Amino acid sequence: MTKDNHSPMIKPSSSPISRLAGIISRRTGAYVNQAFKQYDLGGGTYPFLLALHHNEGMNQNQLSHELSVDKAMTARTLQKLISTGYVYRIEDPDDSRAFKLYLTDKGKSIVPELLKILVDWNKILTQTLSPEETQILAALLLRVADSTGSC
Amino acid sequence: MTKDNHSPMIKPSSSPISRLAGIISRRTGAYVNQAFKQYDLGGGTYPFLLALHHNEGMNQNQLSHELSVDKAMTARTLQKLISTGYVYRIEDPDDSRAFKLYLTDKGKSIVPELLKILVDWNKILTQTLSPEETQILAALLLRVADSTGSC
DNA sequence: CTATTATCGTTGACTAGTCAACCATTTATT
DNA sequence: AATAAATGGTTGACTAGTCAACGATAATAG
Repeated sequence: MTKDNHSPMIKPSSSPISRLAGIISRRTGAYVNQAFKQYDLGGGTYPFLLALHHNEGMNQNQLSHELSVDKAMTARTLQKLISTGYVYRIEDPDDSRAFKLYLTDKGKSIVPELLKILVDWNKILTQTLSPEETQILAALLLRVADSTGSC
Repeated sequence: MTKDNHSPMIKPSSSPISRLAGIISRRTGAYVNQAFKQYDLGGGTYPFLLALHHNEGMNQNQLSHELSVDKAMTARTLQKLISTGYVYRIEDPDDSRAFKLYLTDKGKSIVPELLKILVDWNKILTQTLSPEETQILAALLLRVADSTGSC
């Protein structure tokens, strides 16, 4: 054991919902990032790839909403995805400001692998939860996330 | 309405636990960051201040564990907190590598205000949840966060 | 008692994400 | 038709966070 990490048991005392959400989010990032090293892209790109997968032709603003991410992030992530050949875009014939976004064949080909990584991670996340608990958690989280939308 | 934002309603289709956690975490950051502008520090510093508040004298590694944050982050956040006068540190007499960390009077004085900000935010987060649901959510999240600790 | 290994903290280089300002184009107002 | 306002996308500057490498000191093993 050459690592510096102790077991990162989380103290219940310091556990408001937002802090736990942060911890889960960061650990997800670490895991996904690790798993994505084999493709030449960071873990932050997968939501974009998946969103495009079942909604091809959307533009960057729609994508930003779908993912609840700033459009600046979308612009930069897309630059990377385009330059690495996973996505291409064409000018929207109905609006010359906008672009329609599509997965390339390369992009399509990795979708199943991305999904597998996410399913694996989800199993880790929910390993101590029953299916019903998992469902309850997801539903409650969704309500919480939605209730921050108005401001 | 000069703003670019549509109401960011979250699609249930795209809502695994980790993604919702990310959304909540980011919106928390935005809110807290906003609320903290009046003090000369970013929203990312409050967990450190609160952890020190009810556990003075801890060192940076302990703090990192407590908060589930990389020690590099801790080092840099502490630099800022020390240079802005919210925290000070003294060499640990039992271990000359380590420092014991303490809130200054300035640091102590803002703790109640920080807590108020967090309570307010928590109200927003849980506004659509009953107290029981809130408790269930926190408990489930804690279990999920813990189950990512082993790897 | 010396050599190895672990620990505390710092730094550099990187990813993810935000906000604000901007340009160009589109839509709405009058 | 002309002006005003909204929208799509880009960029710059910033915060939060990670990982890897390092120098010191401390603890452990031979």
